[in-house]
Amino acid sequence: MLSKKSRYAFRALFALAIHPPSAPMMIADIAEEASIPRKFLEQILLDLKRAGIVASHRGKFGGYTLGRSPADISFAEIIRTIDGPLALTPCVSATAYRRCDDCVNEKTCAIRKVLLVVRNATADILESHSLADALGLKPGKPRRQASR
Amino acid sequence: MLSKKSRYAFRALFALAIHPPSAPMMIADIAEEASIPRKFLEQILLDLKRAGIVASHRGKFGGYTLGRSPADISFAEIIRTIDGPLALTPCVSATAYRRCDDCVNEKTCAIRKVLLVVRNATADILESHSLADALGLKPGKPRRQASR
DNA sequence: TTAATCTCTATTGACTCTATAGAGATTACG
DNA sequence: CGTAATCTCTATAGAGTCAATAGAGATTAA
Repeated sequence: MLSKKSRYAFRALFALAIHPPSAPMMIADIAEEASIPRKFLEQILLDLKRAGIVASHRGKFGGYTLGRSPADISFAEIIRTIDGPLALTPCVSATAYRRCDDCVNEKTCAIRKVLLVVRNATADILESHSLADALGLKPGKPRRQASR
Repeated sequence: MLSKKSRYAFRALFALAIHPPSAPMMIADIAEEASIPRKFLEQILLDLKRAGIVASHRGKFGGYTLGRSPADISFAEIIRTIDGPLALTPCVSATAYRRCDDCVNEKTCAIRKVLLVVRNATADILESHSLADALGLKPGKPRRQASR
């Protein structure tokens, strides 16, 4: 299951992606627009910031902007940042591999074989969908942060 | 993440599938063979029994057997029985559909569109892999299911 | 200097996960 | 019948996670 926190993150990012990039967007405005408890949203935005998905500016007239073009922010990255690895077990995770504690033989594990296929299919899909795709934005954005 | 309970369920079912079907297998033996805490395994087997995946016989010389041919028990069913729906949100679940509490418009939800693709891919994979596949069993002793 | 804003850490209540406990129901068999 | 062996059911406990809230701290523009 996707956590509520991840769903909030998506909604917050949608709001940011739609917002005119000329000025940053304040936490309070994102919270209201996306119906997210404000203090909870603060934590989410911090997580997204540490991952480079959003950028912030402090002080008066501060706020948040996307850290990159919406076309460069994938569903996979958002979910990984908030909820952790996509894989159903650590032993099939590409980004957070870990041996299962009680695994007898990873090479022959019948569960692992199938879960690896699932992980790859999931990652393929989530990595190939970006914020821009989801919102039907034009792909023609400059590489760097939105000009104008 | 797959719960530990689900992984125990797989291991227990593997043990049952390999066990000679002439006699039922006792909880204690399954627990030892698959390294599962015995009392925890009892609960798991009850869940699997209620789902028809295993069958039990009580009293002296009782025990558990598979409820169907290993070829008729899919990974998807095992995971659904123990951990619940495969989908990442209730709104894309085929077996346990529910509207998201705070969804504004399900038809246009950009998150949902992608998660639906993920769910379908996941379900396809998990439904197409059976216990028999996983263990490399011959489709030898079909109870009812014809071979291909 | 001040007001506005993001940043950080702690805390809380509800819930879930893993595991254990023990009494109850059923069965085979002498 | 009586008994031992087995599955069945429900309760409980401890650790951890999730969602949300709180408040003090740091930074910035004017």
